[in-house]
Amino acid sequence: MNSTYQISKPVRLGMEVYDILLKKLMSLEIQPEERISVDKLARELGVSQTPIREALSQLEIQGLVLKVHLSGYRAASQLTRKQFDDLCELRLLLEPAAAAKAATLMSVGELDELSTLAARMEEPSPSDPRSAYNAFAQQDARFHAEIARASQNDLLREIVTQQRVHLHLFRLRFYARVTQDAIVEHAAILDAFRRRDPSGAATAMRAHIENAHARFKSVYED
Amino acid sequence: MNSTYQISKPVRLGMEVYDILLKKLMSLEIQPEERISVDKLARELGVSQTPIREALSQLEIQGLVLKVHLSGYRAASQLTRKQFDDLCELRLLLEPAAAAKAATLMSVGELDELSTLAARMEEPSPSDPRSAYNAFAQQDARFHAEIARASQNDLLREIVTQQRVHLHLFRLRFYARVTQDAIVEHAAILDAFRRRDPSGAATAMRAHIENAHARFKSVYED
DNA sequence: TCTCCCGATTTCCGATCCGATTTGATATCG
DNA sequence: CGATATCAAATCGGATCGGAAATCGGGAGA
Repeated sequence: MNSTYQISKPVRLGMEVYDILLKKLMSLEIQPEERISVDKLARELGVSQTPIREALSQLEIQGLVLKVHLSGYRAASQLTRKQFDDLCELRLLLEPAAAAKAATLMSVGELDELSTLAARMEEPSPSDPRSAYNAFAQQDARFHAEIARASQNDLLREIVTQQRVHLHLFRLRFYARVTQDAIVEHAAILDAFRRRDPSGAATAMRAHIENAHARFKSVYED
Repeated sequence: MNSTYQISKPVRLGMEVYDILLKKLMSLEIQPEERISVDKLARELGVSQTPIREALSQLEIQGLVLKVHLSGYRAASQLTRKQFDDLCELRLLLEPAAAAKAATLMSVGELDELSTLAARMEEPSPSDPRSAYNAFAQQDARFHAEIARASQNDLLREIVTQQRVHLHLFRLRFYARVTQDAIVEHAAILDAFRRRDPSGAATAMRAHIENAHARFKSVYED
């Protein structure tokens, strides 16, 4: 009834904990394989164990933490070579198709938004490589998420954004090299969108993913 | 130390509840949109609320139940036309590719197993259409799951099997029509596997999915 | 007859508690 | 000295409890 005053909405403590943990995991504040104690976290955050469990239960299904019965939770380990390849293969099945659909379905406004995102990624980055990567990663995630959304297939969008989290954690190890290459490849995708060229968009997206794959292949060869 | 006697392993009550709820949802014992009360279930199953919450939390992420804050859980509603189309589109991206990989990677043993599954689906079904569909659905799910597994991409397999649950719930409305058509299409897929023909397998899988889509399209037109 | 309001009941969310099991460090033995 | 047994502390899974919000039903008023 009252539009000016905020109605005090009850918070979902479990969700808050989820967000906090997700940030900690994404920023490596909680390292891979690190043990995560439920009651330690409960004391730390000043809440009871119940919402902690709820959050961890959700993170487990997303593959970000691993539960061992009667032993506790651990942050997931880094992607193995096999898992990384599987992820790339999956992306090659989904994202080029999403890009192709997006090329025809995307509105002018969405295209503008995407262009803005790409432009922002070209801006000179802070000298600190860590925060430079953080800025990049956030834009990059949105870039891909927007394309997935423009495909107008909600299921596709969900899966793409979901899997991207793992990719982020993987890249976090090598944030120095990633940014520059991605920028020119994003430009190619945008060009295809501007031309309303589905197969061109798919091809550009495919190249983008395959290059990313190739860039990190060396990592596993030692 | 003792290999003959089973070591009494502590059970994960939460998992048990999860399995029970999954069965109830898949068999429509819990109907779409039906409210699911945590402490009612707790009394019913003779356990506390804690494992119930854990199970429901997992089901929520799989999209099988829906949580409204401070209001409770509800079984998910039937797929809308849009969601159904999205699901089909996703399957067309994933399963033909999985079939193509499977055609080259599948071992002879796995191929035999798949043939057995397909053969079992051709057996005369019980006269009761309901249990006939149940038998069919179980084999059908395994058929697709085995193909996804043979693709040797764990991520792909997970997503395919995951999404299949929703398809099952959808089809449950119309179990009469489904079975017969699927059998001959499965045979076509198997033929391609026997010929070790990736693109043939992909094509057959694609046709299978598109036919399934077409068969149910009429449902939404009234 | 329909709508609105109000109270009782249901039910959820989060907190706390407890028995059972793992973990890890120390002590003991070969 | 290394491996195994032992024991204490940490921690999990599940049970129980209390406050708060939503739902449901009945009754009053238009």
